[in-house]
Amino acid sequence: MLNKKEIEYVLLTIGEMFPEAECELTHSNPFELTIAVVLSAQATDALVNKVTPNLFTKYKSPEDYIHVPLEELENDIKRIGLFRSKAKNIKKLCQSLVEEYGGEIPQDKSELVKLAGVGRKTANVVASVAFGEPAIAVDTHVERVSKRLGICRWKDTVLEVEKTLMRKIPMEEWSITHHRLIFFGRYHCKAQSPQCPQCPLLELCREGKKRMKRRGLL
DNA sequence: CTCCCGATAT
DNA sequence: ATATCAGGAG
Repeated sequence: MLNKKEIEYVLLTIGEMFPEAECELTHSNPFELTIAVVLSAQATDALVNKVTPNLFTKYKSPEDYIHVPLEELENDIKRIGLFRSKAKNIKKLCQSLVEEYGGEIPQDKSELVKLAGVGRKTANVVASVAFGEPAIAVDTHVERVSKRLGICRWKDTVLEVEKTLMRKIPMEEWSITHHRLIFFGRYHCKAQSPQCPQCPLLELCREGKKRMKRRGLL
């Protein structure tokens, strides 16, 4: 496990690598962002961004999703994976928005997670990106990077990872750091081919060194 | 825990 | 061919 100074060094370094890290899901309001994040489960942002322009042109409001047959919505998002459950969730989500939230996305995380298809991670993204609340959404990248670097333990659940990050990172930096961790994971510390040989954090990364030795590079 | 699932990288 | 992708519901 990294100590306090090492964690500070990690935050500084990824800050230099990805100073402008931000949400890469294209959206122009909280409602579109919520739909995009629901769609992004087990799919790349790039793919979601290919589908949403047409989707957001056709569906402007929760009512638009409610008034279309399920099969038609499924077809509109088919290119993204898990399309049947996502289509069903989006229709339920929009139903709740109209019936219980006046057609608007709620700002409170405890309300967000009540929406169909919205779990803790999605709620954190919406609260943080759409409403500027401090939050750390632990997705596949944040989890992998945190475990590889030794910010948390390998056996930690995603909830434990989130708590650890909130404890070790100043609250004012939660949102930007969260996005930098994602960029670091997405473009550098990648799942399949991590760029260990050219990583500025290799010296303090146990997993990185282990990988390098395994390949005879260290 | 399993299931959902097409697109893309390796 | 297989692993992975801004996970969540049952």
